[in-house]
Amino acid sequence: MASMPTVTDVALAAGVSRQTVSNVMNSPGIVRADTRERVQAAIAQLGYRPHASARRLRTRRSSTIGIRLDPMIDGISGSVLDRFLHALTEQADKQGLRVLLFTATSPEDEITQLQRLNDGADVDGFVLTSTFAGDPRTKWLIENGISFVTFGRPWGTNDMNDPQHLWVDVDGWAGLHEATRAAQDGGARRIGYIGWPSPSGTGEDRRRGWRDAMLERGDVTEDDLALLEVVCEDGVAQGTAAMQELRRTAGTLDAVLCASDSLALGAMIANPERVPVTGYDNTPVAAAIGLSSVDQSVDEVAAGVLELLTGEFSGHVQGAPESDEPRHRMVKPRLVVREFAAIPMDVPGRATA
Amino acid sequence: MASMPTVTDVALAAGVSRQTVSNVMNSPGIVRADTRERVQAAIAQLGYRPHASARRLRTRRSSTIGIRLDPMIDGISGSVLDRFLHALTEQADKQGLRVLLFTATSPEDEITQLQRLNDGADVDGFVLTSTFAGDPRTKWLIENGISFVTFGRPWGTNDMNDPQHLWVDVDGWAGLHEATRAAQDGGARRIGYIGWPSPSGTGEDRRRGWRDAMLERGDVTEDDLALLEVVCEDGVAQGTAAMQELRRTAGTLDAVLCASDSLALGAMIANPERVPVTGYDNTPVAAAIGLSSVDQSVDEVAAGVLELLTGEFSGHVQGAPESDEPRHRMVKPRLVVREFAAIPMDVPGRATA
DNA sequence: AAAAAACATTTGATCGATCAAATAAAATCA
DNA sequence: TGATTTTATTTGATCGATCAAATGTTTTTT
Repeated sequence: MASMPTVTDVALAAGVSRQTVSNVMNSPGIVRADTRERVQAAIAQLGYRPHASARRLRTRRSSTIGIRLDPMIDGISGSVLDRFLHALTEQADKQGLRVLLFTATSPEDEITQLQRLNDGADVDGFVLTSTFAGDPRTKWLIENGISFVTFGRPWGTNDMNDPQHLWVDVDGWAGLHEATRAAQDGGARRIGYIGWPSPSGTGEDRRRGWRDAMLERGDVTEDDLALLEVVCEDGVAQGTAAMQELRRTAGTLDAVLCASDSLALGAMIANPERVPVTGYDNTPVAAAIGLSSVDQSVDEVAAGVLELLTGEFSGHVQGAPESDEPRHRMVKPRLVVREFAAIPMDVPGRATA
Repeated sequence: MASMPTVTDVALAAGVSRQTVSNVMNSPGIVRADTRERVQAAIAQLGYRPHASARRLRTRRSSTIGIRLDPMIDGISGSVLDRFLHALTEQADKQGLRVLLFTATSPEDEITQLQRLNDGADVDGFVLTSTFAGDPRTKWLIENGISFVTFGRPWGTNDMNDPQHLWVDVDGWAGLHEATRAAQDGGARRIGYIGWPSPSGTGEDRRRGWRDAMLERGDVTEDDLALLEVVCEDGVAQGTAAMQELRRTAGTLDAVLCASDSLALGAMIANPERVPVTGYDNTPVAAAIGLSSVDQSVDEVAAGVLELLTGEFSGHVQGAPESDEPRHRMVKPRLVVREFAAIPMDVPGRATA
């Protein structure tokens, strides 16, 4: 296999100069139409492909974004990040961007990695996931003037409309609000909620979606609402325990909403009356079991992240021009309703004869 | 922020030439100890980081491996590939290799992507997953002399010991054999198996592990064995149906092994007698539910892939020197035994009072 | 002690592309 | 028509590192 042709080879074949070839690829507008066609023909004929590293060396940009691959802490919910990663890779590809992975063992280690990739001109910017209040990574990136966008709003100090950095997030409030409404429209009055303990920005956001929808409708009193809510850490076993408690405290239960699919799966297990359970994240498990779930629309999140990273702010807030362009994207999740009966709960009493 | 220092800056600071700095980084052995230390001190002091693209342009290698991110077809089992991806990224990092992602919509499209990344000198080689018999990708890569290793042995035509390409795989036979032995050692005699229909190299491999272990022990006859086996497509619902059938045909059942965690989860649902069920892949779901499962040791697979990719064959078989070095790695999975009782199967009859 | 060999370091060229500035060609104006 | 602007294309320099070969040092050999 002969070595790859270069711009010079193409230029020679098309009877033009190197730079014209370069222009055809980068600013086709300034090249006369007939010249352009001639060059494009030569490119096609020789099978020319630009050498990515050479271009990066000269332009000082890599057309690559870095993202940390999390060590699946919670395996079930972790799949949201995987889906996001897939969507991001796919859409980045369409814009000529590449996605480079890295791993880290701690936020501090992650900063070391960020620095390494940035200094080595390996990436133009980063996408941060699983951010938390007082995250040292965002602080470091801002201080060093590096482009980045987070998947997850800055919980805590910042005003949402004047953030220190660009972000995209999913509106958990709207998701739970919609799920509650859907249950109510289906005739449910007493709708329970299994959520996470404080402090959890995400958890509180989702919880309020349920709470607000319940109070708006006015089917239950505030006091009653307290009995319809159980708080526990995330996990299947925890969900089962929470469901058992809910059935004890709540009295009648027409439906149950959960802050995650893990909890929902757990709740399902202690659910002999087949009370409709709705989860969050629309993970494969929910699909397999036939649980309704709130889907995070990772495609829209990925699109938003790329827009902010390559758009007007190009990944920065500091030093960016005055602009009315919003500095974040709030993505509305969508409720996926499933037929609950999909899971044949076989029990001793009715075991196959 | 001042622009990054270059080799020349370091050379100036250390009072040596560019090349010596380069040598300190790439062949430290040929630099005298005291010079080396002086250079290293300058590197540390200036915070020098080599410019990855410049290096790649000159050396004509990218220190990057490409891997396609699959569009999670089967969400549950898909997590094995995610874990593999994580392990690969982590270990590649330690060797100074980066992992670049890409997506594709079909094997043909994937070939286009492979070509693009290879021609653009973006990657040195590829890791292929989810290979199948007659895979056009392996054919294309071999024809074009591009480095690659597959996760998955070449099912079908090739002799395992004289393959056309390098591969790493997990020994499904050994996994099921061990799982069967473990059940037998626990006193089980009649051990059922829920597997996949032919033709499936992987499925047949696992099935034989169970079959061989059963016959070796001689607790059941060949005829009996046929009654202990059910075949169905992968999926939770399918697993449930298969379990119901197994309970009908098998008579007594001391344990059930499944070809996947999806099937195992399904089997669990139709399992009022709490017959021990073992899955395959050790997915988060298995962990959450408390199922025993065969773990694919993705760390070892990742290590094997990198060894083959960077080792003696450097990702090629064709044109490689005669060598006794094995051209594949067969990784032994390990059985993860879990307490079955972890899942509180609440049923109407014994619902909380 | 001079010659040869081994080791250590430096210099100039190069990888493939794009930038910035210079030149050539075409279009517009006086 | 000749001067001026606009548009199209080319040339030389450069990004930051490593290669190949040359030069300078030290060690070994005879």
